[in-house]
Amino acid sequence: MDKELAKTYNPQDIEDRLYKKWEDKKYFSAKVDKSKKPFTIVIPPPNITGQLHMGHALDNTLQDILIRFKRMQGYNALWQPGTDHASIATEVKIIEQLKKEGIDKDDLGREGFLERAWQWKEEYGGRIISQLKKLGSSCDWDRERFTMDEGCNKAVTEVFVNLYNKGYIYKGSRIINWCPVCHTSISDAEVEYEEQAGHFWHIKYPIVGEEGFVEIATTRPETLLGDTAVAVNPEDDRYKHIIGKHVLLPIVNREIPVVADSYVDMEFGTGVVKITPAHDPNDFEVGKRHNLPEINVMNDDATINENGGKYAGMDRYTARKLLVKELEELGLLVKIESHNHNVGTHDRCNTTVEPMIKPQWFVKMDELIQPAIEAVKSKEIQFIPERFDKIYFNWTDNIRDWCISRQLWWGHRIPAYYCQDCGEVMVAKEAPATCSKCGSTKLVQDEDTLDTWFSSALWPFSTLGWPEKTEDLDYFYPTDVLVTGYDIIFFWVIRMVFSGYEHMGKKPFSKVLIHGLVRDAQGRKMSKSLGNGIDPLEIIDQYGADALRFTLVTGNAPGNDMRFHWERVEASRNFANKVWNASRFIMMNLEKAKTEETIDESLLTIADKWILSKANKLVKETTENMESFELGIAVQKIYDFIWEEFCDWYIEMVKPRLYSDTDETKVAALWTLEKVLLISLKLLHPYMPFITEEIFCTLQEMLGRQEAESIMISAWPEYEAKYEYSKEEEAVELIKAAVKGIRNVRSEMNVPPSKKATVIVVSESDKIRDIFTESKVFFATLGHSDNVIIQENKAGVPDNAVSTVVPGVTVYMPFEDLVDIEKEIERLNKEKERLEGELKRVKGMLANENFVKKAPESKIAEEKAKLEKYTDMMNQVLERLAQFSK
RNA sequence: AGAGCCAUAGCUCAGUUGGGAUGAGCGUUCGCUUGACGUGCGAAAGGUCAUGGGUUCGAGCCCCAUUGGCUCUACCA
Repeated sequence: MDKELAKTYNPQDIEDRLYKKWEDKKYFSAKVDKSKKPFTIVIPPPNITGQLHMGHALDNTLQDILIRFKRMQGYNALWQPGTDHASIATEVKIIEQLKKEGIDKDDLGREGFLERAWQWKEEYGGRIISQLKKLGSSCDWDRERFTMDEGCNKAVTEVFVNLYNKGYIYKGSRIINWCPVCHTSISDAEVEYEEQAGHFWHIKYPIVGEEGFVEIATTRPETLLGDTAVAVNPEDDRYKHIIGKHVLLPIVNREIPVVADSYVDMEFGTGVVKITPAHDPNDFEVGKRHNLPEINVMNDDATINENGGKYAGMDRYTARKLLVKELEELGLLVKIESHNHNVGTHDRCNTTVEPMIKPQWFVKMDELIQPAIEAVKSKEIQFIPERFDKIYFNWTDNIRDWCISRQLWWGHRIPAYYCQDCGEVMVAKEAPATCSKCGSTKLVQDEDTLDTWFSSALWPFSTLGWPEKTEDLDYFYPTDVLVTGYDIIFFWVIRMVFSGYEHMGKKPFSKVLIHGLVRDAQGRKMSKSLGNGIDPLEIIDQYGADALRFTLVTGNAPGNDMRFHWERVEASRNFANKVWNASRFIMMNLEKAKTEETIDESLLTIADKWILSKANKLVKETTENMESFELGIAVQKIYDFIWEEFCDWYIEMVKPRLYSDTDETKVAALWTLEKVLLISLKLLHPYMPFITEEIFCTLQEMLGRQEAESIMISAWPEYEAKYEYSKEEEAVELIKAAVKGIRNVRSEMNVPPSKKATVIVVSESDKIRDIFTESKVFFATLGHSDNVIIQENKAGVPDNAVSTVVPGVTVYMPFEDLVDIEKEIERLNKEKERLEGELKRVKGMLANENFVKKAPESKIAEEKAKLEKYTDMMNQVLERLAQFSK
């Protein structure tokens, strides 16, 4: 490594090199060590089909910050990585790929297809991992897992068998969302509703044995073929008389009953609903309540089946068209209205889903969910921010049984075996050789695979070795924090929670840190179809991973969405550059002068004590912020401290001492610079790991010291009571106020910094004069003065000198002809007005009896101090004005 | 339909337990070859904290209502 930092900060030069070092040195590795406390995060496993997007970047940046922070604090920090097989997403991709080669999935057969899928996994599964590495993620890669690796498979089978034996998993015919293109059932969560312009067809159903009709309205006329009833609301006076009678289903000519069900909305449509239990979820429920037959009229590809009579074989939409035409010819079509309605589509392929009755496997949720509800209620598991527990409960309170079977090949095959001879169903970890009932050897395994979330639900413990009783599991479980987006609470978080309680008897994690979405500059979701996505890798290429991470975590509160602006990345890069150059400056000076590791603290000046005190306070506050997951607040404080306090004030204060050959406190300045820089770098490291590491190592090399091989395994700074210098802090703040006043006056009077001038500090207070005397060395430079005179009274101050007022002090600048007295009077009047406002507020408060009676002591004291301060300043201003009016 | 969130400077957003909004970044205006940095330094302008009530000595923050915007869940045949 170079002993010197490059002149300009260039992230490309350092990031890959440092990451390689960290990996080679195994800094990310976490091994069971009972002498240390564990801190564990499991990564939300990205899909093997995935490409790093801004959501991943945010999610993983947050995790890495927490892990690096805890690691430095001395925890045994494990970030458990891995990837998800993402059953349907991957299968869809592979089918697409096959299609390009002109191959049909079914031609390959199950074995052949799976072979292709594994090839895909080998080829692309690692891509997202290398992208996570570019971000700086400090995962323990030696522990990388995959939801379909041997251990996870074992866990899945174990769980399935356990739940089945306990009666929580059952097979049943239910109405499910069917994708006619993917040929699989999909869960409710995978259905997206989009509003589409459609029609309302009003159709007459003749009443059997009477004159007349009932009029129904439907958006899907083709489902008429499967109608087994019509329903009315029992309270509806219009239709009470026909309840229990029958109507004749047109075209099909089937007599179907009129049933009464409160599900029917009297206000909507005609108040009469056709009931098609096999093709509508609500109708299915109505059908169950009234014992109606379920007539499936569709094939798996959404063509009409043999139950559709002459419509058999037609596509559902063709059938719709022809059926409407036939109704019209029969004179049974009353009218067609335009009607916008929500149509469910499959989120992977955008096909309109078809509700169908299919035998599927389900997890019974009502009992399993109870501990998961209790855990959040009792705060054993906490959401950050807290408000997300409402969203969680909104879901748990309305939970329905979980359909876990998928008619796919890529995934965990359901461990159920059917006897071809007697029909016995056997669920077992190992394929049975013979039927447990009839002894037949003709057994076949269920063709279906499990919902991809079935395996991710086990992720917090399957990755640590479960179902084996491993040391890792014992030590690292339950994990500490789960970091994820709010969009995934119901898919994943809930399922991990109940699974943790059910299989481990313990919660999977204690805290759930929720973040929002990264949107584009206009606030839209980033999506492929809009083409408004920003590639995190492009940002890393241009500005560095540190800048990206910093951007993602700055100015954002947990759970809130954020907009992406390139300007913000630039601002982050500028900050990195600032840190780089400040470090360069410090190192330049340290190199010239020999410094020691310890210092005679009597050499510390007021300025040194001020910055040490500030840094000390920063350590305390940011550590607390980070412990309560207020990362945005912490990073803002670190930024402000480094840029403003440290660079703009302290470094400038110290320059005269650094450039002096005689100042005996020079060594204290150097010592302080080094110490505060180290604290700053360490606090910043979780947010900007690369640049801080580069500087840390270069600095150590240069000084010939080694606190640690890497900043990432160095000790997190700790608050030290001895560096609490409140007197010096206050004193320097007074000097700063005076300097600001001087700069303000000079700026308003158009006196350029190059024009050095005498400054006369007048204060009656010995204490204050001492402070200025002590600070003279930097006060002069910062105030662009070549001559600072400190005195008790105004003796010798020219009448036309301009001034600035701070508590206890008036600072005069005799600029002679450079100033315009009118302007000075105007300035003083402005200041007077401001002080009048302040005084009015403070006096009003203190004059309020109730305030004095009820407010806390400290608040009253605070206000009294302000009153004193403003009164003093006001007197000084008035005195000056009086002088000019003479 | 149910639930949740948001409304603070021109723009994008912070604001932890209620205690003058010296808020941040960007943008704007003025000045600066100050020996780390112009990806910089200094100064300044810019806010009735959506509206109306309430609680409180005191409200951007707590409570209620209203308006506007967004999201999730459910889904109407």
